[in-house]
Amino acid sequence: MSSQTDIPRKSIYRLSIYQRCLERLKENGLKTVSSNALAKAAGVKSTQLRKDLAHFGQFGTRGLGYNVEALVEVITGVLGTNSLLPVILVGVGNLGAALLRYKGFVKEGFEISAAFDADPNRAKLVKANVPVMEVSLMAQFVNENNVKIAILAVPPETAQEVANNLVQAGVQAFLNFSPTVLKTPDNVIVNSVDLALELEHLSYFVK
Amino acid sequence: MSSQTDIPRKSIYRLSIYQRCLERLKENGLKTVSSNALAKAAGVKSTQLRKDLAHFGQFGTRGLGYNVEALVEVITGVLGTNSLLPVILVGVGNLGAALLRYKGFVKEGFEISAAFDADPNRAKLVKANVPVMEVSLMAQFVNENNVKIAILAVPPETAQEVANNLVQAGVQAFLNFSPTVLKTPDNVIVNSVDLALELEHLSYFVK
DNA sequence: AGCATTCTGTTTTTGCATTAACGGAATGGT
DNA sequence: ACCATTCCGTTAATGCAAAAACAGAATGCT
Repeated sequence: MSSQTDIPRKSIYRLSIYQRCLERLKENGLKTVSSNALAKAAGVKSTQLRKDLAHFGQFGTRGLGYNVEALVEVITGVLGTNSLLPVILVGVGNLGAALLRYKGFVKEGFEISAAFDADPNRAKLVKANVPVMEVSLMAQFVNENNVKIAILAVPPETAQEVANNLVQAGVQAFLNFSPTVLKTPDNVIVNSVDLALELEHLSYFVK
Repeated sequence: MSSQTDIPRKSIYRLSIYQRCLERLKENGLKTVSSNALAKAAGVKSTQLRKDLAHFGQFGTRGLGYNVEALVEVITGVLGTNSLLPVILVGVGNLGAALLRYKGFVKEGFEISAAFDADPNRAKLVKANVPVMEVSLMAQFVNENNVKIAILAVPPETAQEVANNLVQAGVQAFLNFSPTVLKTPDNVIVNSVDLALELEHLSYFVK
């Protein structure tokens, strides 16, 4: 019955992409869009788009297409009121510091509510409009602010340990930039982005 | 016949992960490793690991496992001499600038040989041990240095145009950080990393 | 030497996501 | 009013990756 678990993770993923495309269409004044056109913009086949949406109900009208604004709201509803969720960042090295300043998060409705680092000096060094605290204060902050999502940008050696602490404190989802395979309980979701790996991957395909 | 194209892209992906794990085992002085142990470290099933390797030959000895050092060399060979390939970065905004300074690339044997930005002022502003040039010089640089891989960190509005120019100049692979769906010829490979999307994706799963 | 154990490489099976095919609903033109 | 066209939602078929099952090779122990 469309429980959170029996919908393919990839479909959820594409939902975000569709939303992006819809926002852009909306800016351009489009009122309706066909599955074909939207799919093309999102880089997928139209059948896949329709199937993805079918998991949640039926929103289009045959012969016409989808109402752009209505579909945006549907998808927003499905993905959740993400902009209200507090997110923390752990590890303010050169990558972490960059993520703190990254405008892309804010643009998509996210905001990092606090950052942590093991090195107290670094905490002071980084100038950002977000409090950067010592890592020992992390668990308490997670508890008090009901933080469920954490961005991990710590060195690989300490990543697992930090993750363990966060899980224990109540974090349920990670965006992990540390080049490590995180071991977490099944109810915790990990999304890993390994920059060097992505680059290495490419080199196989160039001739 | 193990042509470059008929091996699953995901297998190639995992190869890089295996390599990481092997390097770590090597540092710890391990000489041999079983498919079970290595798979566990990489976060996959042992059958999958063996199947991945099977695409390229047979490297283990039954009853014993794999020779760590030998397997590292095999994988390095398969993935190619990536460290020698020149990589450029286009777009030196706050994310691009961070990638320029990111130690993780160097650590894995990559080195960005040049960076480009449309804004000449920004080119001067960023201090890095890499030349930051005006974007008009890009095509020539790509040609002269036989650049095949480009990291894209430009605003989404200009991403497609920049990509087109790069493809025409001879780039065959992209690591794309712009939140856009890039349209490229089939022989060009695109690896997209959409940071905001990854974060948004997580919010669906937290309750 | 023989047997049990470990562990790889391959085959077979399973499961799932993508693609294709189809039927029906809405629209617009004649 | 009818027909052709557009286009959604669903069901059926395809394709492929992951998992399981199995057979054979190497090792170590008794």
